[in-house]
Amino acid sequence: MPELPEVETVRRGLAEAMEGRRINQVLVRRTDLRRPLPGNFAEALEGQTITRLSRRAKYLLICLENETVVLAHLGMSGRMVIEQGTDAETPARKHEHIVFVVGNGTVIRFSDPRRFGLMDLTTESSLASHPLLANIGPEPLDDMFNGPALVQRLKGRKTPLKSALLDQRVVAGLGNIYVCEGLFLAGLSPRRSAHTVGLGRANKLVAATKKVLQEAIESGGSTLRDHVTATGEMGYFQHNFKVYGREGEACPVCNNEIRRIVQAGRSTFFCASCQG
DNA sequence: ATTGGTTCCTGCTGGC
DNA sequence: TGCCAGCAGGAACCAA
Repeated sequence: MPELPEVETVRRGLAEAMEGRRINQVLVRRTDLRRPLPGNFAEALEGQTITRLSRRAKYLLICLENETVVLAHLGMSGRMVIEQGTDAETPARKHEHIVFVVGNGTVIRFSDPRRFGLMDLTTESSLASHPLLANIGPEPLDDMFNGPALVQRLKGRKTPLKSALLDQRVVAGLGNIYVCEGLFLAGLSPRRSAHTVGLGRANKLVAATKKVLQEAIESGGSTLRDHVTATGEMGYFQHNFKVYGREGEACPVCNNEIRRIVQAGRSTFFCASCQG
C-alpha cells in the first residue's frame, strides 16, 4: 500500500524519465477509477512538456508547461512503471488503465487492480485549494511538522493516537505501516488518547516519524504486495519493520510478544511493554 | 466539531 | 485439493 515513502520513490523514478519530456500520447483504457477521470484528460495533456514531477502527501503531481497539473493517487494497488521502447498499445494488460508516451518512446504505464487510485486535472494556481488537497496537514518531512505543530493538531481529539495519525488532516502522507513503526520508535502507545500528547511526547514522535520515513525512502519504500519503483524494482524497507506485520514475534527491544489490535477497522501492531 | 460506519474494488487467505 | 465467503486497506462521504 503506497504511503509517502513509496510515492516519493515512484516520484523520483518518474522525474528521471519524464521531466523535460513532451507528452506525445495518452491512452485511456478506463475512466472509472476511484473518481471518474476528467473527460478531456488525454487531450489536456497531449503535446505538453512536463516541467516537474512533484508530490504532496500521497499524491503525485505532474506539472506541465501550461500550468496544468495532473494529480495522481496510487490508492492501494497502483503502479507507475516506466518502459523503454515497448509498444504502448500492447499488450493490453488487464488492470492497466492509463498509458503515457513521452519523448522518444518512453512508456509510463499506470495500473491499479483495485482501482482505489485516481487522477484529476488542476492548475498551479488552484492546486492548493483543490478539494483533495485543501484540508491536508503538513508534510511530515517539512520543518513545519514539529512538536508544537503536532500538539496543536492533536488538541481536542479524543480518538486514539494511532487513528489520529492516519488522518491526513493531522499530518500528510502517513499510512498504517509508518504510523505503527513511528509509534514504536517513539515508545508511545497507539491507544493513548490523541489530545494527551504533550510537547515532550510530540517531539519524540515527530523525530521518530521523520527517521522512519527517511530510512524507508532510502530503501525504495516497502514492498508487501504491490509496490514497485518506477523502474519496476521492489522496495526493501519491509525487512526493517520492527512491529508491522509481526504479530506474535518477539519485540526487537524487549523480547515481549508483539501484539495486533484493530483500531478504527485497521490493524495496529505494537509492543505493549515498550509502548507505554 | 468530531467521530464512527459505510463504501468503493480485487486478490488473497483461511476454513471447510 | 478445491472452492468460496470474508477480509484488507486509503480516504471520501454520510450520519449522528
